[in-house]
Amino acid sequence: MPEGPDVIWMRPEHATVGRPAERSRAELTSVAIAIADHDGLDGVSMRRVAAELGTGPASLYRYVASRDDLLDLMADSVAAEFELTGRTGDWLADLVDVGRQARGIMLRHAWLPGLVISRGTLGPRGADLLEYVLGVLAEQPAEPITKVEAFAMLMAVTAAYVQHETSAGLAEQQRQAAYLERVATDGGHPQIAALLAVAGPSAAPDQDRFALLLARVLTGLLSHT
Amino acid sequence: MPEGPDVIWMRPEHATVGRPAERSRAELTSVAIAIADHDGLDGVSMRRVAAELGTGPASLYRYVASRDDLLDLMADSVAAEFELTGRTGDWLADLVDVGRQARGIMLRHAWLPGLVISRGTLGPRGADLLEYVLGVLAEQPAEPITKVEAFAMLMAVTAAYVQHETSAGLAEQQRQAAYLERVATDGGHPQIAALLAVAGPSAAPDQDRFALLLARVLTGLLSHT
DNA sequence: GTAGTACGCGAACATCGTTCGCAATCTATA
DNA sequence: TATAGATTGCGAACGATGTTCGCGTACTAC
Repeated sequence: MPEGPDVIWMRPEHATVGRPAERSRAELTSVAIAIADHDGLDGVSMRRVAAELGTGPASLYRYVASRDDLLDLMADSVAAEFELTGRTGDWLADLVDVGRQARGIMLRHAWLPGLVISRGTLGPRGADLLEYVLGVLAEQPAEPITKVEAFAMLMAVTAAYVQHETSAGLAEQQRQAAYLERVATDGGHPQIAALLAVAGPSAAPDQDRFALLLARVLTGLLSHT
Repeated sequence: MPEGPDVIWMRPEHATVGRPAERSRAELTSVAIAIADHDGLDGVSMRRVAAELGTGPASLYRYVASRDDLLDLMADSVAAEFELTGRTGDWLADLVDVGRQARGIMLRHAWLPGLVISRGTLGPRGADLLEYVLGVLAEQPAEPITKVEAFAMLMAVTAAYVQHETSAGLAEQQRQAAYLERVATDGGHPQIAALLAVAGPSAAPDQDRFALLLARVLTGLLSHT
């Protein structure tokens, strides 16, 4: 039984004996990513992936122990889009750049934030990223645990920001706004009312805005106090 | 058709005419919360809630348009556990206290972080909370949008922290650790290797640790720069 | 009384993740 | 070259899910 208590990256992809596999984890992953890019994570069903691959649903379980495994593969796969080069020597600038890249990747794959937050699994690519961030922070006089927390927060904050960003114009957010406006007119929430009166349509969240936010969070986390 | 494009709190709970309802949204909500507290969010199926209520699954749709609506009700319901009193005049202290309470609520209801992050919907209780936070920040010389971002980050960071906290001892996290250790021994990740060599078992995340983290994040976000 | 309306809910539909069993196809060994 | 062993491919099925339909029931308003 290939059922080990391990994470998927600890299991060998193919056995050396027996009938050779006709497909690969990478194939499943890229198909799943393509589907998710078009139709969201909910579109990624085992049946759909299998159909797109031209096989039956049961075949996928030769490559993956569960759907969650496939999701882990997806998340780690797009982490390859990071370009971990060009350290400037300024740790803050380098970390903000990592966040900028992460935001870019998440905007390109709108399903990523949900995965990053719900399951924090690190694959090979994720490990490379963590290694890079720790390298950037090597000279920084902070406790190791703090640095790991900074990494986690970098990802979590970015994911939360992008998720808020991508659902901005959607119907979901507009219902929210509609309800908040009704709350504002109810009289019991003067601060919210004042907020809506001033803001009008919410300001477009752009690149600089995010970079500033991230820089502030990271400074708060890692500056020697 | 009660199918409106509105969020659930904009739809009247019961009509004034016709056969009166035998149950209430609050009843569904409290049953769903009890289930989620015991068996997690996945345990909250329409069938299970209905069974616990002594009815058929179809009956629930007289009170709720979808399962997601029920989840929204749950999230807003536990937001009533906040005690929004005792403003000290120190905005940072007050906000950290809000975070502390949020963490307490999320520890009590381990399913909350997932909801807070994935769907950021604000109900009546959520609006009260936002109103309170905006009130705390009234004197603070920051742009309104920044204050809303601070509120969102306060919630997101707390949720991410608690989620990382509650899955600490679980099998899931241990698989992670096992894989990271293998990565460390592979030789290509010296920083990670150094980290694991020093840290040993991860330090227990306690109250003070979280408060410090939150204070740093909030200071970074809201301090006049 | 009568009309109108909303509720209760059994039954069913579509879809989902996953498992089982066996035929097919490969490597390793003799 | 035959045989043994191991793994893959996958049709069929299981159990569970969210949701819809239709109809009988129970109420309010007139």
